[in-house]
Order: sequence, then C-alpha cells, then structure tokens
Amino acid sequence: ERFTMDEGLSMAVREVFVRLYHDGLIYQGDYIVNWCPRCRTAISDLEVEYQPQQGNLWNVRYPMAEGDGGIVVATTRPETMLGDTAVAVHPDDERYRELVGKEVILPLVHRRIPIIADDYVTMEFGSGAVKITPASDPNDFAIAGRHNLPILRIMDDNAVINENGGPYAGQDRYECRRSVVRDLESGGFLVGTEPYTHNIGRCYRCKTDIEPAVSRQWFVRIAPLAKEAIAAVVTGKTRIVPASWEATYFEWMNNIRDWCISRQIWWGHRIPVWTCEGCGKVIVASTDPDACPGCGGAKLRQEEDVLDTWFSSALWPFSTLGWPEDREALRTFYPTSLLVTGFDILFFWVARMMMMGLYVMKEVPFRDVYLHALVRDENGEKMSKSKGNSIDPLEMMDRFGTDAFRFTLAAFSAQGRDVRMSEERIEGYKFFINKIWNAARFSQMNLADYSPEISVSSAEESIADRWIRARLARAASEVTRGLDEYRFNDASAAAYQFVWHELCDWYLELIKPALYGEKKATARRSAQKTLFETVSASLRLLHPFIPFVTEEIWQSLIADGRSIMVSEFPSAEAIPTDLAAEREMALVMEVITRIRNIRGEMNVAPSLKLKVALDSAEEGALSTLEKGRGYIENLANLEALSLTREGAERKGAATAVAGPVRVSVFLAGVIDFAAEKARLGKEIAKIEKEMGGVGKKLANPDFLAKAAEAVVRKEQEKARLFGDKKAALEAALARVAALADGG
RNA sequence: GGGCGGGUAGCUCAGCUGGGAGAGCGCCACGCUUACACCGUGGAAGUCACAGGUUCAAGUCCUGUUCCGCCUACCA
Repeated sequence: ERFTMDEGLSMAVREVFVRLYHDGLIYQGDYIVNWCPRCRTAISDLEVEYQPQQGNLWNVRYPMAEGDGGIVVATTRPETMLGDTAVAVHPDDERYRELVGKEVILPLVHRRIPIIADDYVTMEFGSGAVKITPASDPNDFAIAGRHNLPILRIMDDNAVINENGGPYAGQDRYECRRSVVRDLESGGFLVGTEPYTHNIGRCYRCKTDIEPAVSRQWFVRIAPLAKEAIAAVVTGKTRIVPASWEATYFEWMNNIRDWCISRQIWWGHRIPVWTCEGCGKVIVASTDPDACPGCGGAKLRQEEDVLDTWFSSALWPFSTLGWPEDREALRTFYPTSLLVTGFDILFFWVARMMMMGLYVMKEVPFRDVYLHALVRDENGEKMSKSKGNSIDPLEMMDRFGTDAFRFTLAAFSAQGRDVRMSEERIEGYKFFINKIWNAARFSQMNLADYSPEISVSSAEESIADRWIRARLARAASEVTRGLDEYRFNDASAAAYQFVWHELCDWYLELIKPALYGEKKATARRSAQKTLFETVSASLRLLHPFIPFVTEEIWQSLIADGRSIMVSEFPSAEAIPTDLAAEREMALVMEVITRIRNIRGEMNVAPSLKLKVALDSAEEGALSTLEKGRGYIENLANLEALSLTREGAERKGAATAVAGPVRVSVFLAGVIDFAAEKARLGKEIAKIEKEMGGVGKKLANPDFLAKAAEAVVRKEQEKARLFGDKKAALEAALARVAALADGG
C-alpha cells in the first residue's frame, strides 16, 4: 500500500485535532507557560533545562495599608513585584493570623494588595510570607485561580517591562531588577540580601532564561485521556518492561497537567482553526474551509500557531498505517506487539501514544514496551551532541565490525541499568566473530563432500554427536527464553557460551579424528551431519545478534538459496534431549581436564605423550570411559590408556579424581615428588573447604528438619562425593610423601 | 527536597522467583598441535560497601548507615 507519509500524517493530525475539539478536550485559554523571550514561543515543561545559578534572596518589607507595621517577603526576582497582586501566608501560621484579609501597600507602585492564606506556603522558609505574582510564576498563577486574584502582566513577549510597570516601563527584565533593588533600598523597603543558589530554567534551544508568562495557548484536557492510559497498564493490556518503570509512569500520569500543544514557531502542523472575519465564527475542520458556514463570508483567518511536534508523534502507531483511512495494514498491525525505546522518552512519546491510541483507536497501540538501557560514555555521563562525548557508532563499526558492535549492545543490555560503552568489550566480541568465522572455515573444509541428504542412523552417532545435539537444545532453549523475556544479555551470553566453549572448544576437537583420521566412513558421515546441523542451528541462533556474518556464512556453507532471515529459528523442543550423552560426556571431559591439569601443574611439555591409568569401582563409569577412549587419548595426548576395575598401586604417577574415577598419570622418571605433594595438598585443601560447608549443614538438626527434602538429599550426595574424592587424594598424598621421603 | 538505580575478582559487569560465588578483559605458566596466536591448555585472584534483623540457610528478603550515579521538583 502506498501513501505519502506527509499527506497521511497531516490528515491524521487534523482529524485527531478536530475530534478532540468536538469532544471538548481541546480548549484555548490564558495560561502560564514557559515563554522564551528570544524564540518568542512557548515551550513545554519538559523542554526546559534547569541549571543552578548563584543569585540573591532579597527580603522586602511591604508596609501595611492601615496602621503601622508590615510584612516581609523574600524573592529571587524582585522585578516581578511590579506584578504582585497579593501576599500569601500559611493558614496555620500564628504569626500572621490576624493579618489575613488585611492589605499591604506594594512599594514603588503604591498599589493595595491583600494578604491571603494558602497552604502552598511553607511556614519554615524565609519569613513565611510569599509575594504572589500570578503572571510570572506558575504556582502564583494557580493561587490566583484559587483566590480570584487579578493577573497583571508586567512584561511583553520580549521580556521588556510594559506600561503596567509604571516608571520601569521599557526596561529589560534584568535592567529592571537592578532599578527595583536600588529603589527598594533607597526607599527603605529592603531589609536584607543574602546570596542564594537556585535553579534557573533555560530554553533548550537558545539557552535564554525562560520567563513564565501568561499567554493565550491551546491545550489538550489530558486527564480523561490519561485515565485510560493508566488503566491500560494497570490491567496489563500494555506491559512496561522492566516493570520498575511502571511506577514512574503512574507517578507522571497521575500528576499530569494539561498539555500545551500550541507553538509559536515557523515549522509544524498549523492548527486547523479558522476565524471568520465577517461574523467572528470559529471553524474547526480537517479540510480547509472555503467559506464561513455561518455568514458565508470568504474572509477566513487561520490560527497562526502550530502544533507541538509530539502531537503528531503521538499518532505514530496508527498514522503510519494509513489512518484515518481504513487500510489493511492498519487492521493487521494495530496494535503492534512491541515498542522498543529509551526511557528518556517514556513521557514525551510512549505515554502520549498510549493516550492517543486509546482515544482514537479504542485500543492500546502496543502490547509490550521494552525500555532499553541508555548508553553512556566511559565516565557514565549521558552522551549528547552538545557535550560532544558521543561515541560514534559508525566509527566503532569501522574499527570492530558492525556485528561485533551489535553483539556488544545486546550483551550490555541487562535490564534496569545504564551501560557504559567500552571499547575493550567490543574488541572481545570482535574476537568472538572471528572465532565463528574460523569455525565456519573449519566446517567448510570438512564438509566439502557432504550432502544434507545423506542419512545416518542413530546407531552410527557417536557420544560426541549426541552430546553436542543435547547441548544445542539447551542453548536454543536459553537463547529463546532470553529473547522472549527481553533479557538480551542472557540470550547473547547463552549463544556465546555454547558456540565458543562447547561447539568450538570441545565438539570440533572431539570429531577431528573422525573427520580426518583413518576412522570408519560411518563415523565420518555422522560427524559431518552433526557438524552441519549444529553449525546451521548455531548460525540461526546467532543471527538476531550478528546478522551480517551469519548471513555470509549461511550463504556459502548452508546455501539453500534463501536468506537466513527466513529460515526457521531453532526450537529446543524439536531437538531430543539426551541426558545419558550429557552425563557420559561430562565424565569423559572431566577426565581429560584432570589429565591436562596435571600436565600443566607438573610442567609436563604438551608435546610429551603420556601413559594414563583410569581406575574405578563403578562398572558404568568404566564402560563410559571405554566408549570415550578415543576422545581421551586424543585430547589429553596419550600414548597409552588403561582402564581397570581395581584400584591398583600406581607408582610414579600423579593422581587426580574425576567423579568415581581415579586418574593416574605416569610420570616415571620425570615426576617431581615435591611438586606433586604440593599439588595434592592444594586439591585436598580445596575439597576440605567445600566439605566444611556441607558438613556444617548436615550436622545441623534444624537443617535436616526444615530444609526441603531435595536440598537435603543433594547435600548428602555432595558429602559422599567429596568424602570419596578426599580419601583418594589423601591416599595418593601418603604414597607420594613416602616416596618423596625415601628419595 | 522527592524518587529511582548502584557499590560482587585488578578493570567492566552478570547473578530471575533465597540453598554449590560467575563471565569478559587483564594477570601468571606452557604451547605457532593441519579452523583460529583475534588462538589453545592449565592456573592465581573476591570479608559479594558497612551494621543489624528475618530464616535451618542471605550476594539474593527487611531495617538502618555510608559512598556513587541518574531522574525529578514550586520552598518564594
């Protein structure tokens, strides 16, 4: 479906405005807004930048109109006193109780203004009395509304004092401040001045101090709309993830103020309101009227203000789908399933889309809102163009690769936290991409003669083949879960862990003999098939994180002529679990690791082929090891491996324990008894530390009585395993000690 | 002032519903073994900010203290 965005958006904006207007949700009114005297436009509360600024707190005495005495007020902006229309105190303030209702004389302009009581006033601050300037302060404006006070504008749109300022007319606001302070002082009204730091609001664009000012603006009566948007989140029609942001959302929505939507700027959607110059009739229409429907006059004047850009942004979920026309795209894709955005525009944009979506479409615009982390610079500061501390993503992509950068963002995106971008981390993932590339090369080299049609019976599959398939199923399940729950760091970590540390570190090494040894053709075929399928699935798992490299490899290696984008995402359910293979490989792998550990710790050259004996009292363990014999011999670099049932004396051997298996590495002639003694001692100490915790738990009757049964059983099993291991290590230590002592 | 988040290995950080302290980088030792030295194998390293409490059990829950960060605000 084709329609131009600009036209569609304009239509939608006008249509929504008209509907709101006719529902009584848009009004024009005099209201105090943040006015930028330089841009000569109102800006929204959210666009004001606050900065602490050093100023003064001037204490000024206003004399009573009748009799003696007076009341002291404090102000940071003495020039605004010209527009004061009251002095307010707290209703509970004993000091001023009898003054409420009386009048004071406003110095310099000699106007009588009343003393009123309003609980906005903080008794503890200053003198406890506040001057009220409705036209120059939002709070004062609100108080004026409550007490029917006159609103007196003393400045024009350029923040220059107007005729209401009497002798100060024509002065700029800051020039006027100096004049007023000088005159208050000479008139004896200034009772004190103290330095004071407070926040000054500035225009986000031109950095000019904003001037709260009363002016005629257009507003959306927002409370009814907010009510619906709040309900949508309360009832779960829309979920905010992470949920911690819901509180912030509610806080803001419950205290929302009417939305000032008019802007006095040059660019934007012009407000679709016309006034007939003949009869004064106001016309609100979604298409330009030719003549006044009241008097027929053709002299119509359109409102000059334009709409806040967020007004049209709020319509995005449906205006982009062709609304107000009833298009198929709109019916299909509204509401969308997910909005991904930054929390910094939760209010600007998300909440407003919610309100407008519910108002116009009678349905939430999206089911889930995922608020991602904000990327900060390495000092934790928010990146911004004005600060110049932005990390240029294009530069990062040039240096480390687009996929590496993208994977880094996923890996960093733990929920509820901001991230500090780190080049080291990106580099680490660049290495990961490289690893994948090399694994693909390995696969390509060994799959040249492979065809996916080749069938392999399950009987031909090796333990390694079965094992990697089972591990793949787990990885697929973890990645899927991470993505489903918007835990992208968990998802990316699961993929990373599987591909590097299981597929590359173990599986590729395990099958090398089958691939290019003199093994049977069946073993080779099975390894090839499993390799092909595992790499294929891995690429698909990784594709959401690293689209470019996976597509490239997919095309050259898997090559079914279609993009990896339209391939099926691996499903854990489709891959059979294989606990037996996982358990058996775990033992084989541990034995290999134990042998390597001895090699490393005893400083035996990696090139030296070793003789190893494995003893176990468990028949099952021995048969597993027999099945894994080839893997052990190859990956531990052995020249001989014997498996025996009885734990015979192993002279001149270094010892380790892998589950129910005693590992003896023969180091005849090269064994360093002192080193072996130290190594065993270290192992035993480690075991003892673990046994300590377990033993303490099992000795505690409360633990046995109150802990879950499964937990207790687990601890008991652990105690047994640790006990066995310790005994075996201690026996080895005693033997080595004897040999060492004997020379 | 209010709200929120955080203080876990040298660094950057994971640790969801309380039950074996983890990863990456860095560091140490050995190794260019025919995918990869952007690599491999092995190793060292933490009073989980502090103090209480709940619990058989606390990095994980509660209270307080402290330090850091972010957001927000109308004490003139």
